[in-house]
Amino acid sequence: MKRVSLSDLSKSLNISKTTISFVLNGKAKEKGVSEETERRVLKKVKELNYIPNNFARGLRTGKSMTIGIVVADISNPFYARICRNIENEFDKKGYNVLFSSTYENPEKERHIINVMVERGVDGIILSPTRPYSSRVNKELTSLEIPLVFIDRHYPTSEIPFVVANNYQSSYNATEKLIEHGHKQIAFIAIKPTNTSVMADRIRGYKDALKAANLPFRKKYYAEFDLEDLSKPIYHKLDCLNLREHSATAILSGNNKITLALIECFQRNKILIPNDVSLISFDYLDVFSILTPPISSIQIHPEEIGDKAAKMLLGLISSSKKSYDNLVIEPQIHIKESVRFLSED
Amino acid sequence: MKRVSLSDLSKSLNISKTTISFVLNGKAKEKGVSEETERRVLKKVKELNYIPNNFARGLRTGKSMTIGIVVADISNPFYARICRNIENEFDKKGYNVLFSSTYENPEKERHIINVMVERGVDGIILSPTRPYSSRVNKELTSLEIPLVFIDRHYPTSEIPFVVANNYQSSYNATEKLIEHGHKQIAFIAIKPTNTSVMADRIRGYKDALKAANLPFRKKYYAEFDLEDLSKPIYHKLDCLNLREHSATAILSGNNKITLALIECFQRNKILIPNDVSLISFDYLDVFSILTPPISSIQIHPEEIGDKAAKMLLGLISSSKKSYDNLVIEPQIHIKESVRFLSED
DNA sequence: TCAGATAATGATACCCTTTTCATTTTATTT
DNA sequence: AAATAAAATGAAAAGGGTATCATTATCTGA
Repeated sequence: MKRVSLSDLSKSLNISKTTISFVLNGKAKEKGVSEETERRVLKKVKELNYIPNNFARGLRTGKSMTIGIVVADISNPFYARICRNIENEFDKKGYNVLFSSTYENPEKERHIINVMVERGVDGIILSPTRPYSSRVNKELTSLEIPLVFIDRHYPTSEIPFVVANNYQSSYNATEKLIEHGHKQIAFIAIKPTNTSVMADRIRGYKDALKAANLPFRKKYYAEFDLEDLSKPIYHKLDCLNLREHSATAILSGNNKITLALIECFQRNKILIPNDVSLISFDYLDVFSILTPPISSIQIHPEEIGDKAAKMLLGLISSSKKSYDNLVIEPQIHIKESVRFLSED
Repeated sequence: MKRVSLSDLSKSLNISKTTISFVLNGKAKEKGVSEETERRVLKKVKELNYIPNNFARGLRTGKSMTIGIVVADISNPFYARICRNIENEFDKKGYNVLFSSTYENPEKERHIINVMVERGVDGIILSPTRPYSSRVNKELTSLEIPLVFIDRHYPTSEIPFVVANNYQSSYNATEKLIEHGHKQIAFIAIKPTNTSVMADRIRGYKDALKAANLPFRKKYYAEFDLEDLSKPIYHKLDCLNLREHSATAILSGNNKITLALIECFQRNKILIPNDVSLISFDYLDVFSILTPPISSIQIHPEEIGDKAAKMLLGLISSSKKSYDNLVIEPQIHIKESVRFLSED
């Protein structure tokens, strides 16, 4: 059963395709189509269950009414919640949303973007996995379609972005730990560490140490790969000498690693906050029901999603390339997982 | 800067669009295009940065190389993980994936599906929010495009599905509680309760009670709306008389409600498993690091995603409407959140 | 050397909608 | 009644690929 086309409709009604098209696109009034004609068209459309062919329309108009979202991993709740809100916003305006995950693979990122451009998306929201380089930046700006960065960004690029203030919140959190009397503060980073997010968090941590005249020590710094968290984590953590109270506090680079840390601590009878204080980036609901509740630096992905969607919509409709970048201030919640360290 | 078209390429090379098309679609050998010509074409394509117009292609072929995923809420990790694997699978085959959330709104579900069909998707993977009705079923089967249900399904429909065995796992979990000596077992359901998932879980619970000659009591049964969990939960839980040990065990209808329950228990000094034993549907990573670790019924969303993707790919390519439905057996993990109840 | 086969390439219709511009019909003015 | 303006509708091109069928160039064998 072939789909009904405009021509079929036209023949069946003895009304030109032009007129029908006007009616269907809400231009009846504007183009002076009589009400009588409009009624007849609308009735027949229902009757024959006419569905416009999107390819023909897109071919003619050049607009796909589709945008693309590219993130590291859609199954990461942080990105999933961003995506939820982006889709929500675009759905309201009649847009559809394509998504794809890069899994931190630069080659995949390039490929996905090419495919999406091929698909004729009207814009892309991207959390880049590739570190900044003039080549990549040029590649992205030369796409000729609106692009908005989320979560991660290229500070020196003209590509607009919606990100959290990772530097400042990392700085503040570290400061908080210092205020609690901690001097041996460890930072657990997640690879790749050359994304703006992780780089800023590391920088904030280091700068806060420096501001307090505390040295940055390699033995208080560890990097993990999210993909193989299970095995090497305790081994590496061993370096932190938590048992011997060498590091007295940890700033954890993201929520997944935090959960892995906690599990590791439980297995090795390391107590929070007695043996070590803990603040985690990226709040999770469960942080508040763990014993003890985990301190965290909360970034609302919903806000990022909303703002990014609105920004992209603006870029698509206005065709101006202006960029009012947004830097969202995370909230720091200090809970029982951080304790005051008495001087000795 | 207008995009380069096939015609441009054709003129610039003095080679017909046909031949170029063959080369670009990997039919060079098959159609007997000389290697020399193929090389020239490929070189020029790179040089001019030719990107095929997807609308034109879709218009001609009728294939969009795009599929749609429709779930209740992409920000629900369960669905996000399903989506991840579906996208992964389709990406390999050159497909793109549209997604949208229904938020359990039947009207939205209908709308999304219509839009996707308009967009010309080659297939849809759907977790239906609408309960079975012959009208809805007919509406879906008359779409004329391959459709696969995930998570939820219509048992009597011919629409193929990949779901978990919710009935059996609910039955078994209830049985486990009974084996541990529990006789007052509560079930916490999530609205809407007329999805196959929740209905099956409730049915399994009831049947297991019956099989053990235990009565189903309304006071041991509660329904919650995921959207407004915070307020009414303790109020409703009060009915379970947990403090007075009226209900000695709870089977929780999904992971979100479980977290809310635990928080509520903490706030009201109700201890697991001393005051009440707990088994939750839908395993979460954090269940194992909570004190005590929470028993759970684990369904691997990855498996559902993989299988559903392969099923839909099969339906798309083979055009046969056969359906080898898949029912996945969840794993039940009994942890310290369930205790033996001594007879008195 | 030429018929016949095979290899290589091209002309063109088609997919369906939007949009420009032209045309026909009806209303208004003088 | 004629001229002009306004309202309503239609013809046809354009958009960029794919696929059918036709055609030309090259090769084979007798």
